[in-house]
Amino acid sequence: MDSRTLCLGTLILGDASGYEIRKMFEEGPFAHFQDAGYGSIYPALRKLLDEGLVAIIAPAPEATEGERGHPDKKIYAITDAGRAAFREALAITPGRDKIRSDACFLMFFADWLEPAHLARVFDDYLAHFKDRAAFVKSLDPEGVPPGRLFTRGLGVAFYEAIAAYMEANRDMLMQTRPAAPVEPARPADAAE
Amino acid sequence: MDSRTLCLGTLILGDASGYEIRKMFEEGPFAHFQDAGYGSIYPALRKLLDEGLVAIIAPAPEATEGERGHPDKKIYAITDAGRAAFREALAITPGRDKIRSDACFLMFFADWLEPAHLARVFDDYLAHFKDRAAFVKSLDPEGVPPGRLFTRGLGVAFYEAIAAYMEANRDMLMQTRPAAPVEPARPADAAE
DNA sequence: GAAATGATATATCGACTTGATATATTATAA
DNA sequence: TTATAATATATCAAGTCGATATATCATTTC
Repeated sequence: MDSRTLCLGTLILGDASGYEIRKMFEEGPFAHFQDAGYGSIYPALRKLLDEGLVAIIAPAPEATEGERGHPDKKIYAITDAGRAAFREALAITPGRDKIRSDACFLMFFADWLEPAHLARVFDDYLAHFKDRAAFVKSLDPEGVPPGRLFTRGLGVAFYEAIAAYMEANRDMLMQTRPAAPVEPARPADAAE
Repeated sequence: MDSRTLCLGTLILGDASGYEIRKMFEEGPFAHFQDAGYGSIYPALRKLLDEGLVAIIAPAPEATEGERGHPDKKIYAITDAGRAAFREALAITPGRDKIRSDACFLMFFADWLEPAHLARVFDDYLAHFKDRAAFVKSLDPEGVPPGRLFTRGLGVAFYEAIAAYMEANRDMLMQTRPAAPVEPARPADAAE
């Protein structure tokens, strides 16, 4: 999903600054299936502004003079044209999910890791999934439309399934003994 | 994980051409948690070659003269220096998983989609997870070291949990009625 | 047997993303 | 009062993605 559509999606949920949009991808309801950094968000907002799909409604329209919030803070709102563009952007056939897990890559090569390192990687990863599951479950589901409730539940199911599998199979992974030498046993061995 | 380490990882499993490395990320044992395209692989291989971490052992060393495979096919192999570099690269604390799911984004905004489109997106997504689970389960687990068995099982647990959740909650999502108008009911309504 | 199609194979390009960094204000804690 | 952390915008180098160009080899269709 392109950054412009992601930004429009966050603004559907409420007016926000670029900084607040970033936070939505870190801790908000998209956090477990989408991401965007400042380097994507700020250029996207500028283009959306040029195209009239968003408007700046800040700083604090009522407080025209005197004290405002952050000097340069800009609060963006989606326009009618933006809502129409957003609806069009959702009428696509989505591509496949993209997943990149360095922790899985390390565990795949468990026999190349020092046992203590492997245990650390495993325990951090498991703790992370337990945290995430607890966090998503802590969010209030009151008055949330079906789509949001569904993806929220999908996130919980995903986090809990991973955590359960890991707890059930910890011993299997931890029995790994280094197949390749952790230190080169004899300095001068066969070369490539 | 940087592309160079990913390429080294594939070459640990066996000598390969750039094209074959790409296929490993599409259909191989990494497919469900890592990815890399030609635009990453070929520059990475060139750097690895410059640094002596891989070597070209092709085309077909025995068939020095006469018929060979593809004229320009280069088969890469990891070197001892490459194995040492790979081990070092694995001694990191991995960052968090990155997931991007456009399908989840669409389902999150279910009330912005036409019901038929929503159903299509949902059914494609579910079929995909069922396929993936069946595929990973079809792989032969004989003689596979614990790390690879563990990540393989993690993939199955993940795919099956998603598929089960989706089947159990299809009705909940499909009861969604467009909250925002699918077509602007009255042309001239309130503007932004 | 010719033509078309698809798989194999290397490589690059523009547009975009990532992660880090620079800058500055405001709020909180020591 | 000073230091630290959070808020806030913005940019940059390095790297990635998806598409494309080019060409060979294998298989199927007419």
